[in-house]
Amino acid sequence: MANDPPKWRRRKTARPDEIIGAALEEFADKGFAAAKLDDIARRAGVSKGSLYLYFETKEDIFRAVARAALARNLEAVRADAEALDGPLSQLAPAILTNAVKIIGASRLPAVVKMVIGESRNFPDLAKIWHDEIVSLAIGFLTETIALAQRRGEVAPGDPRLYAFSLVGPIVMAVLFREVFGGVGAEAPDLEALARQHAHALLYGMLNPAPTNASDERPMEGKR
Amino acid sequence: MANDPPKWRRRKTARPDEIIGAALEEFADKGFAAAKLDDIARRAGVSKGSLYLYFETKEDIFRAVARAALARNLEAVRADAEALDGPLSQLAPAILTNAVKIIGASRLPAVVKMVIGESRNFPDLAKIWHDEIVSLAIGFLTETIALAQRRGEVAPGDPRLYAFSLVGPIVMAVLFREVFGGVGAEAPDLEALARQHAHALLYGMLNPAPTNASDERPMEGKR
Amino acid sequence: MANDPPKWRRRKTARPDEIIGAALEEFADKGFAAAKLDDIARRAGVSKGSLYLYFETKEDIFRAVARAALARNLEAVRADAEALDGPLSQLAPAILTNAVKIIGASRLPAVVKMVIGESRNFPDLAKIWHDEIVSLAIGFLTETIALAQRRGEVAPGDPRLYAFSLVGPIVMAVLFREVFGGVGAEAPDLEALARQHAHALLYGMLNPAPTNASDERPMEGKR
Amino acid sequence: MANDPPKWRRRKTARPDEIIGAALEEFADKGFAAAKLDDIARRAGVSKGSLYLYFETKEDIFRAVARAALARNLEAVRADAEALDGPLSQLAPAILTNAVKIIGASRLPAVVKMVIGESRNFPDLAKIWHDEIVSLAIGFLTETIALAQRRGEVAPGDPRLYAFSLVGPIVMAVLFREVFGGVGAEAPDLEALARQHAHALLYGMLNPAPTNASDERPMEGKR
DNA sequence: AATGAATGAGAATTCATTCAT
DNA sequence: GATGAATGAATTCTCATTCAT
Repeated sequence: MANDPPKWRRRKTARPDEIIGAALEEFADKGFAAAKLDDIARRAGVSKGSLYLYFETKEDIFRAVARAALARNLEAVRADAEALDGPLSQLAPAILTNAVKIIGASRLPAVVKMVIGESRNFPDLAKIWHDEIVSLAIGFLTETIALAQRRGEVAPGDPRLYAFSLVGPIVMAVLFREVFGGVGAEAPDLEALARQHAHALLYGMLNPAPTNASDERPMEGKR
Repeated sequence: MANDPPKWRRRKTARPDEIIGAALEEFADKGFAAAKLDDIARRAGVSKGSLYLYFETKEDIFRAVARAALARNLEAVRADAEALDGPLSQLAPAILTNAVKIIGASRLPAVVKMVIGESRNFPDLAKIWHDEIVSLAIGFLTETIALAQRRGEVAPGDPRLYAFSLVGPIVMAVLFREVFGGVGAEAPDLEALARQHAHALLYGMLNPAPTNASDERPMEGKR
Repeated sequence: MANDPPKWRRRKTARPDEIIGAALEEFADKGFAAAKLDDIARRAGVSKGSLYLYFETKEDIFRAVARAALARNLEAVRADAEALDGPLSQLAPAILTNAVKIIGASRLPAVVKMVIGESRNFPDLAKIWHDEIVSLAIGFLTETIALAQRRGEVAPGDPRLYAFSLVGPIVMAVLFREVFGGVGAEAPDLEALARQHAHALLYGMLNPAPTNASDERPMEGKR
Repeated sequence: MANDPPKWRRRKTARPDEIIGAALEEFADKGFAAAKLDDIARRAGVSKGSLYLYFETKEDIFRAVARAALARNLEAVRADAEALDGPLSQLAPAILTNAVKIIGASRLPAVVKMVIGESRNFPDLAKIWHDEIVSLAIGFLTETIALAQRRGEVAPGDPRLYAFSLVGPIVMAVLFREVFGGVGAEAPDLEALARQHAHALLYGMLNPAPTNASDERPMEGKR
């Protein structure tokens, strides 16, 4: 892809992507309404009028940005996820760690922030994001957990809620960084969180207390 | 004449709250930029000009809304939280369940969505929210967990990350409902999630299967 | 007038004048459009609504201010002017010096500035000012000069233009002070100007030059 | 296609001047505050939005108008003035006559009126006008007169006050025409005034009547 | 008479979108 | 395709005026 005939007309093909990239930054920074087409054009290195050669409206650009972020990351995540196999005790940490690595390096959090903020104004986008990302991801996790339950690995409980249990802290931390990163807040280290949370959720954050045998996990006695 | 019960008298005192209420709805619905002062005024039952008797600018109204949501819920949550005592195994479910009850019934999620979306445009608000809510809440949990650790209840690990582990799924679910509620997504039941998540995180979601001992608790020894 | 029954109901009568005084300051400072009724009311120590007990509109207040300045100063100037008598060589310095004393101590220059600035928007005011002040004053001077001409005191020439010659520098200096007083300009001393100008205009600012007999005042040769 | 004489092509260069011209008329007519951007745009033959392609704010347009009037006339007046030479008896009439010709044909009086009316609201403009026009012009005259004094042509006295004596009547007459021209006042003929005033100020408006010697030149001896 | 909360018409300013070149 | 000057609808904010008390 980066190898094709390198000179001959690359510009024209690249333009929309450059615009989307520039728009992502502006939208992420200012939000949909406050981002100015002028700035997007300037950042993309094209004229304001040229935007309209590739997109119909400002909303259109926004949609393209949201979809692009989706497309770029979907592959990676799904590939990773489906390649994995084995007991949940190994899958869960692996999934979280991988996800955190991919997400942490991408602009996905910024786009998530955008989608959250504008969900009411772009119901179609919200729907796409739900149907093609969130629902899929949660569905995949739910399935995986349900499977592990059937294998007897996982304690009884709603597997979909378990899925929220698993990824919620990551989602929260990612948003925390995105929202409060600019005001001097100390964002948690994503990878450390992924590791510790996976372990805690799998095995419990409590120490096995021998004397608490009555109402809590009976026995364990290692410590 | 000055004594009769005045039919509907000017309500200099009540007005600001009515305006804030109306503004909350509009902002939550449309976002800051897309909300029109005209609509806020109409919804509040006052004229556009009257808005400016109580607030300097549109931004001011936004700030007031964010602060009001904060003020209203802060009491309740803090009171509940600090009233509780006991082992973390009892505290954690109680805290989550209470929080979910209060938050689920309030407009806080809508305000959170707003703050997320506009954090870059209102750094002062982001800072206030961080300093006066998020940081406080996480700090309180972190302290509580660290205390439990010192009592030997909780396994080793960063107590702040544990705090994220504890509330992350709730935050995510609340946002999920707020963002995708309008597009036909089935939002998880908050109370069920609170219950199941608290239990899973405390005791682990894995079954303590003797046969799985080999591969499932590999790091246990290190800690 | 200031001696009448001093306590009993003075407020009500004084109000309009207090308002006019306050309005004068505001109008002089900001101009008609930029002056706010709120500020006028505050400065006058009454409520905004009360302004409408005494005046119909903002324009009305403006008119009242312009007329009041007129009324207050007209007496003084006319009295002085008509009391004087004698040759123009004595009249002219006396008139200028008196005028300068009265005007310099009054707010008249500020009102003149107002009237100049708003003449197009208040043609009726411009007309009143012209008919009742400017035209009268110039007419009086013109008459006085014409009389002196008929007595042989004054060289041939249009007496109305002589009137402009006489008062123009004073008018200019008064405006200079009003307009540039705020930007660190050194305004000329009005009384000194009145004295020197009267003398120069009456007797000429040139030294009589003996050698220049052809076109200039013959004789003087001091230097 | 790109070669044909373009019918009316965009005139990025000409536009600002067209706008300034239109704005001058509106501002001169209505004053700063009462002039509407809508009207300026309409008069300039552009849309309201286009104004903002060339100027930041309404104030900016005002400043540009004031500066333009200044720039246009400054050359002419200064060129004339500095080209002249000779005894003050010849200079003074020449300067006044020239100035009156240039000013009478220009829109300068209208701009002067504006600057007078808005001096408090635009201190920067007032300062510029003072520093770059009024102060310069008066300074030039003062210098010229002082020079003539040193040559023995002019009687003792403050040369700066003499400068006011010289131009004051012109300034007053110009303003008179500007302010009262619309209300049927008969404005003095500027050129006639320039001629007569120059002569009167130079040689005195009094007849050198031998019989009047006693009371008419009382201070002569002192100087 | 007096107040000041409430009003709403009006103005400046912004910015997505168009279109002649 | 590309440009950027031009547009004008839309929005915030101001302030003279009204009116219930």
